[in-house]
Formats: sequence, structure tokens, C-alpha cells
Amino acid sequence: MPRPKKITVPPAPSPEHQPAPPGQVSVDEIVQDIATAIIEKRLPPGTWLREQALGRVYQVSRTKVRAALLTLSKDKLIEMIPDKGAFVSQPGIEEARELFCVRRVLESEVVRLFVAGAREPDYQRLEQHVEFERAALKAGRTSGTVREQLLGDFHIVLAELAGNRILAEMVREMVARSSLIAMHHHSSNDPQCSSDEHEALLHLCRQGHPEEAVAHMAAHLQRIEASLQLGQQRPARQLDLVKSLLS
Amino acid sequence: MPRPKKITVPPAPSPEHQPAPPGQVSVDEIVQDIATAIIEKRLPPGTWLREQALGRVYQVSRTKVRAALLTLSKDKLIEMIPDKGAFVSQPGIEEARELFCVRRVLESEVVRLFVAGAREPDYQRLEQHVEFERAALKAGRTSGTVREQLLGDFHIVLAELAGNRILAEMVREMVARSSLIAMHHHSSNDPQCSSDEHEALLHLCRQGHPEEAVAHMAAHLQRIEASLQLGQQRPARQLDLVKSLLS
DNA sequence: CATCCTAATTTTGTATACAAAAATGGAGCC
DNA sequence: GGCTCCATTTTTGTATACAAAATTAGGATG
Repeated sequence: MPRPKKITVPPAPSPEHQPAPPGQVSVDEIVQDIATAIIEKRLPPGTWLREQALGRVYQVSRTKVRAALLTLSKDKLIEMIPDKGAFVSQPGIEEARELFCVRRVLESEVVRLFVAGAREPDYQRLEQHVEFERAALKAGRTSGTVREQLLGDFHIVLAELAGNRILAEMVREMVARSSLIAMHHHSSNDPQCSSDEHEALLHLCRQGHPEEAVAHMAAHLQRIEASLQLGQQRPARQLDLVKSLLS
Repeated sequence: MPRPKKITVPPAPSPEHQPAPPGQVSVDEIVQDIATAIIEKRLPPGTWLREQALGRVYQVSRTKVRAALLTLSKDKLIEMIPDKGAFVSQPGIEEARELFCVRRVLESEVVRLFVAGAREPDYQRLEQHVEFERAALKAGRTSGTVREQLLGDFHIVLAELAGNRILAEMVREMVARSSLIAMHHHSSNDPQCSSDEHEALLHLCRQGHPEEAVAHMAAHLQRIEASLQLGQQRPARQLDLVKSLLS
């Protein structure tokens, strides 16, 4: 028996390019895409994120864009000013210091938990990651932003393997904010976060020296912070939002 | 020279804080109100928060309600399930353990920073708070939820006085989640977080014994965690949303 | 030339409309 | 009684419409 119901519109699969999978881009994909663009410096600090422009980029309405911006705002990657709009955060040096202070505390605990509960596959996973870092760095043509992201990933993976989901979530947030800061007060081109140090950390963990490993992590983060040139901050010229996202 | 134009609204002298209700409830007020209701257990874990019901309560459209729910969801006080709705979180015992683990680490650093930088007015502020706690507890008719909130405030104020805004923000989040957990796995009616312990902590800080104070804070949090009866969790019967909020 | 004022445009804030999905309720059946 | 299936209603997801505010542009004036 046929149903005399819906004859109206077929679901209009894709009128234009871009969205293949569900016919629509999800809010979370938008969040992730913009966050990546910010961390990769394609959207520099201070950039004004206009809602309808973003809506055009992702082919969605302002409703979803606003939801994405709200999420990014809670993550402190952007700042929403009432009646003015959303802007990529411009973290100051004070915030940088506070951030790394918290990272030291948090990631020291990560190391402690990791050493306490690590199994062989966990070590292999991390050593594989370090090897990957090294390969990517050696390949040379890493645009600096990719490197930052990649090296931050080590910290995130380590946190995930520590077995505390809340802690891991926090570390993820902090690493993202750190990347933004590192991009802003752009450090000298020296290796921000050398994979040698990551490897040394792993060795200490493997040898069962928890407190030494913790100290190494703290020193490692201290070095990253020190490598930031905490002084200047450029006035954040405005550039083309749409092009930055499509690049 | 008088302006013949604007007779409508005077130019709104202070665009900053929220002096009077501008005829409308702000999203942040809704967030705060619902968060308080959750922590005070008027909205028990598992409660389904219907958007249009909330809209009626606050006399706003679903747009603002959704923004508020999104914020609460990022704070982990509620859980949003796609196509199903928003529900007050039902933290499990695993989450409780992880949460208190992070709190110990974070608030140990809070104590360290506080001792390092505390001035006399800071101590007075906290002692005043402890005194207030004590008065409220002695008054007896604290419904248990109020007490939890009040005692959590000590940790928040302490964190704010430590001078690290990021850390303070995190502690604020964690305390809120802790209160939810404490309500859920409802502890025995013993003093969750006795103000005596807060006072003892302050004494240690004043005497300039940072590491002893840190240890005291860690032990204090450990005791709170232990006092939770991490075993049962009730099936979260459904109750009238609107009445819970208006009460 | 710079400055202030005002009109036009853009942009954000919020409500509403509508489609899709899920919950609800009841008839029929075992 | 308990179960399933289907129609109805409720609820969420998203787009759109419209008002308020801010930005922009232009012109008059010093």
C-alpha cells in the first residue's frame, strides 16, 4: 500500500560543492575547522569572525555558526564581545605565564599517572609518535605551524594514555591555547618543543623513575615557556576571512 | 548645543555590568540560575530540560535557552544528546575519582601560590569567610545543599586569591562539578567539608609552612572524596521542571 | 586637512517558522 | 495482561525574519 504522504521536496542532496557526507556540515566540524585555522595561524589573533561570512563558507545558517563560535569562545580560542562580534583571542603575556603554570602542574600529574599505569603498547604508541615527529621535522618542509601542532599532539596523546579523561580533556584545551600563544608571540625559529626531549622523557618513564620523569616534564614546559618571546605583540592586521579558511 | 534627535533611549551610560534587567533576562543569568538549581539538587541528575519549558520560565525564546544549555553542557553540568534533549549529568564514580584527582593537583598549586603571594587582607577575607561558614552551619537550618555550596565557595575564593585567573576558573568549574557529584552520591549527613579544616589550612598558610598547607589541602580533598558513598546511584525519577526552577 | 555629525549599510541579538526526529497514546492482536 | 504497530503530538534542529546596535561613508563646517 503506497503512502499518500510526502510528495514534497526530495532531500536536495547537494546544490553545490563541498559537503558530501551527511549533506550538511556539523557544528563540531565547524568548530574543529576554525580551531585548526586559528592554531595554524591562518586566522591570526584579532581577526574578526563575521557570522554570515562563516555561514557562506560552510553553507550553513548563522544559527550553527553561532553555536560553533560559542564553543570556541568557551575554549578561549576566540573572544565574543556583545554587539561587536567574535574575534580570535590575543592572549597576553600574563595569560601565557598563567597557562604554562597550570600546564606544569597538570602535566606533571599526567606523567605520574602514566608511569604508574603504563603498559608496553602505551610506550610503543608514544615512541611511534616521537619517531613520526622526528621524520616530519627532518623532512624539513614543515611550515612551522604544522610542527607546533604535531609536537603538541605528543602531550595530548600522553595525557590520554594516563587514564584520566578529565585531565586529558584539560590538557587538550591547554595545548590548543598554548599553540595559539606560541603563534602569537612567535618564538624564534628554534625547535619549540624538541622531540629529543620527548624521547628523553619516555626513557625516564620506562626506566621507572617517576619523579625524575615529572621533573623532566616540568623543565620541558619551562623551556617552552622561556622560548616564547614574551614582549611584543603585533597589532593584528585584518585579512580575508574566507580565503584563510578555504586555503 | 542640545540634540534634537534622540528622544528614545538615553545612550545607556555604562555598557558594562548588569545594572538593571533591561526588560529581558540575559543568557548568563539563565546559565547561572540553572546551574544553581542543579547544584542545589532542585534539578536532580537525569532531569530532562525541555527547551520550550525553560523558555516559558524565563520568558525568552528557545534561542537563548539553547545558548544557555550549550554553555552548561561545556561545563559538564548537563549532557546534550542529539535529537533527544538536554539532561542533568549523572556523573559516575569513575568520573568522581578522576575529578578529585585533578582537584588535588590543581588546588595544591592554589595553596602554593596563595602562600607565596598572600597579603594580610587576603587572610582576613578568608577568615571572614570561614567565620561566615561557621555561623551558617551553626544556625542549623541549612538545607544541606546550601552548606555544600557555601563550603565550596571557600575553595573558589582561595583560588581567586592565588593570583592565577586560569587556575581559578578551572577550580570554579571543578567545584561545581564536585557539588553535583556530592549531591548525586549523597554523602552521609556528616559535614562534607568542615570549616574547621578550612581554618586549620589557613593557620598553616599564615605560619608560612607551604608544603604542610599543601599536604593539608590534599588530605582535605581526599577526605571529601572518601566521604562520598561511591556505590549507589538512584534512577533519577522525573519531576516537574518548572516548579523546581521557580521554587 | 581634520573633525564632527548624520544617513546608509552592515552586523549582531533574538524571536519565530518549519522540517525532521522522537516521544506518546491507543487500537488491535497474541 | 502484555505486545506491536501506527497516527498524533511533542520536541529538537535549523533556517529565516526582523529589530537594535555598530560600523561605514559622506558631507558640511571649522
